[in-house]
Amino acid sequence: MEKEVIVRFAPSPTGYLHIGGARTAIYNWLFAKKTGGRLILRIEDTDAERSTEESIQGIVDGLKWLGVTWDEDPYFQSKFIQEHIDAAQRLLESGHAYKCFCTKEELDQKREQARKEKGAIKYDGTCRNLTPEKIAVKEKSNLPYIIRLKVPNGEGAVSFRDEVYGLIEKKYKDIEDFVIVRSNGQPLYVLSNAVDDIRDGITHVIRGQDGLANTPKQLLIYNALGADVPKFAHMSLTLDSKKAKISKRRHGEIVAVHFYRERGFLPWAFVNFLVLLGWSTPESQQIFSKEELIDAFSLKGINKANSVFDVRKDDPKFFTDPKAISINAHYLRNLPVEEIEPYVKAEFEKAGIWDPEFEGEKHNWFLNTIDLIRNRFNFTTDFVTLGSAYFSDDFPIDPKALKKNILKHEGLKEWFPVLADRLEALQDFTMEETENVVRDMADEYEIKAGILINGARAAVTGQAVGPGIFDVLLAVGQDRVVERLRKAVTFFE
RNA sequence: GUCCCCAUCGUCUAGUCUGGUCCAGGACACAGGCCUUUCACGCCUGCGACAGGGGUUCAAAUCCCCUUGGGGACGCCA
Repeated sequence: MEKEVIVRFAPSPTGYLHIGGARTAIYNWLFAKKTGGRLILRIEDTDAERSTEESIQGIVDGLKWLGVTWDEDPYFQSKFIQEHIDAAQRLLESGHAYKCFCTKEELDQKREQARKEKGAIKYDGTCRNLTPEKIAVKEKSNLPYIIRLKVPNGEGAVSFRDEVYGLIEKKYKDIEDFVIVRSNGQPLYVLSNAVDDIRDGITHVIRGQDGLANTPKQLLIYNALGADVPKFAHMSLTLDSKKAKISKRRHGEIVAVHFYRERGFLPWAFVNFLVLLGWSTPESQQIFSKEELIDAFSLKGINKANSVFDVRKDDPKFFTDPKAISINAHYLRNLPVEEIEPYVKAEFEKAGIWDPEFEGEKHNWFLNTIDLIRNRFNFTTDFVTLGSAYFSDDFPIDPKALKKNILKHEGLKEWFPVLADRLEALQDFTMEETENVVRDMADEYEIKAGILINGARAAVTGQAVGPGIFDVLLAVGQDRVVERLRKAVTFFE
């Protein structure tokens, strides 16, 4: 029987969840779902200096919002430090590692030297060759030391078959005796991470390609510890439009998951967008339901080349990657209304214009209205900005609409009240009846129906664009329409 | 500087392993058109790429080599 798949997402809590991390989490999650395996969330918080509680919460919130679920309570790497230290001790005893008494200053100097001479930057092995006597002397005088892994000498190489990149080979001579324990006794990431993966029984390490260079070192640790090695799948990185790796420091919130949440993205739409950044199916399918995506997912579909997150700073039309917006718009417009309702509600609550009747008495009307106006929207936030006139009497009038559809036609000063009277007089406020009123009036006054229609749209919704006017009138309702038309003459004052 | 990785439309990509069906397909963006009371949606059309050079082969986006370009790693960070 095949071993159960166990994967992990192991972020270091030094900031918010950004799209690179989210993408890694999503691929791991998808792989776990696809294989019926488990996903572990492991917070790598051993850098006490930079790890914060706030950041942990931010990452958890971000993952939850995206819908990425994990299978056990989050693990905290800091709880297992003793295990890492013990592992280092074993490595020391088995001769796979050694104490190095070189000081930081000496090492910095050697590194600088190597850089100057344009040679390889690599530890020279000074302490590897210390005689037992010399070691004893140094130990006796309580000199601080770090622990380095002893990389095999000779012509060999570490090699492994990456699930994405294929055969990767690194010669021993190109790997330095890397540090696994600091002089203060604390283990380093390269060790902790491997020890944790061994303990947690991780079967597949799915991580960014920036971890590729670490893999041979970790393989050496696995071997020295006598552990089975997991499979590795390195994912291509996400770069910015200048082809630099995206990072919190350089890009700010445009790469933060929470930013997209605040800007009115539907979580699944964002997942759909992110998953397409560096992964595809043979058919190049673009839109996936959750079930479809899990079904279609495969490590083989991960692209080897890095991809560009196409944010164009200062683009007046797109505040982020146009494709992300288009996918979001697609979901916003095509999902069953009931599915977007909760997100719309959240926006209303945030804006302080939520009315409990929207899910009581007015529920049907509420859903129909969302359905009516969403076709022109890209974000859930649009419902409270562009769509406020449908749900509240306090709505702004777009200056362009005012100018083009109202003020341009002096006659409306006279026509609006007439139209208001006639609409008010209607027994049946229906599409048919309202249309008759408008068209008859246009004939009577010998004006184009469009003038009345576009003027009414601007007066009733504050906007120059929107659904067909008779739908709008019905959605807004007879009383409000009449009131707004009458009030519109004040625009001419 | 050393090592590792990568290279198809502006962007995301299919096709590369298993050469011919590819004068390279899809999506987004862009341009034009249809529809129309507005704006969208939708539909149609267009623009647009195999980084360059050598091989191998009857045949190369696909295989090999070189060049160029890009990315990543080289911490007592994770």
